Amino acid sequence: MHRHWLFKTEPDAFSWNDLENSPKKTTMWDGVRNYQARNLLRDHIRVGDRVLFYHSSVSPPKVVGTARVVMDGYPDPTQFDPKSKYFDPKSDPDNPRWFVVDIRMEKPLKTPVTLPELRGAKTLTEMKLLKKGNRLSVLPVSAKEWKAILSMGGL
DNA sequence: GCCAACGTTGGC
DNA sequence: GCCAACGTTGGC
Repeated sequence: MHRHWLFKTEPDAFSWNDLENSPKKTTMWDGVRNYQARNLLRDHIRVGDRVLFYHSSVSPPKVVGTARVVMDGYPDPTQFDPKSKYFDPKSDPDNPRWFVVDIRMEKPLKTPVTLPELRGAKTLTEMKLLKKGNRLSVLPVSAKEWKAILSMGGL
């Protein structure tokens, strides 16, 4: 039984179009530096799980497509790279602090689903993304929410 | 650009 | 272990 997640990204940093242009339309989801999100990447997100790709910090924020997890969690190499903006000198290679998964583009929504639309959907009132104060960049999505959002997006 | 709502750090 | 100060996220 595969599960569902939502990954946020600022399109200025990495967009749906960037994913499309990546080799094999696949990318390493690097740079997550939050422990709750790390725990999900390391311990809970598995190959075959499905991902809603969400553009944040744009107007309006929106879900633009779906992706598939194609590699289980493994240590984020950028934490050990002094030239990377994600370098973490306190991370021990024998006990890495930060993890990534790989995702591959699946399908764009026929029409992106905006944050106001999500807020307006009666079936989505419990969605974690919509909870006040939520700042996680990796969030669980229920099967019901997944279906509803794809339907709103014309899939 | 503002600022609420976080999460993290470090002194004690 | 507490919590003030600070930094970040992300909607608006």
